[in-house]
Amino acid sequence: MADQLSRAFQALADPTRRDLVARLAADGDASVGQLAAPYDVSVQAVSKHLKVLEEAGLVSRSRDAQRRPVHLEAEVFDLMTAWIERYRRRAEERYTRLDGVLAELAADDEEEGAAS
Amino acid sequence: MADQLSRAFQALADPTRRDLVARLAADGDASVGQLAAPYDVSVQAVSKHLKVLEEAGLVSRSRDAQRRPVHLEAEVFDLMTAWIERYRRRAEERYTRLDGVLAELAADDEEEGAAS
DNA sequence: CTCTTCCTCAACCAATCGGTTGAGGAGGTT
DNA sequence: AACCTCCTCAACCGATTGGTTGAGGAAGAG
Repeated sequence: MADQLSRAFQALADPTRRDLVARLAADGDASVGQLAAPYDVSVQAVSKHLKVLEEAGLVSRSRDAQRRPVHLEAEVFDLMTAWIERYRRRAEERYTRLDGVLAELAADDEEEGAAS
Repeated sequence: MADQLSRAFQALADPTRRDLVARLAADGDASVGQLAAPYDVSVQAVSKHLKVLEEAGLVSRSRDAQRRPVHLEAEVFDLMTAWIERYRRRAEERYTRLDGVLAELAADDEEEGAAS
């Protein structure tokens, strides 16, 4: 799990972390304490979740006295969308348009040719 | 990790699984053996990866004699894009447009008001 | 200075993950 | 029937994850 895309998908695979992102998008920057309040886990656990989001580049943190305000970063979201869209579109083309069917027929011919 | 979105993000967090998706999009349906060939892990391991993708709804499998052809499904990709786009857009709005700045100023006022 | 608040780090534990090997079922061929 | 191919399941192992508690650093308030 080295690359950025893997870290980003991994980060959003957790419902709590997705909820943190949702609330940051809705309410803007927030401190760790504010973010942890609605959950019934320790503040340390939320701090860990935020670290995962930060290492994935989905979030950044600045400093404001004792606070460490958490800030949503849009860039890596773009990367993820780009990756998904690329293959979703190809999948749709392949299986809903005519040349998808033609490609399948060609594959069948190839198999039968190899078998005989 | 119960819900579909979590499973989907989790599935794509692995580079090998993303590569499987990429190859299915590029070449169309394929058997487990064909998919496993380029990797230096066992066929069983690839079968496990495919099971993860299948349980995430990103892939489906039919039957063709001994083969279990793997087929890419576009639907859940749409779900993921929808989720990401929703919050990416809000993040951009919030931090690049004027009312983002205004909201920040309002938040600052609120803090100072509470402190005094 | 002391005290309090906000947060992170370290150590630990149970559960899950990602791989392995071995066994075996489903299906086709001879 | 016997045999081969393709694939999955089960058991196991080491590494990682997601949570806990306890200790402590950084920054302001009294």
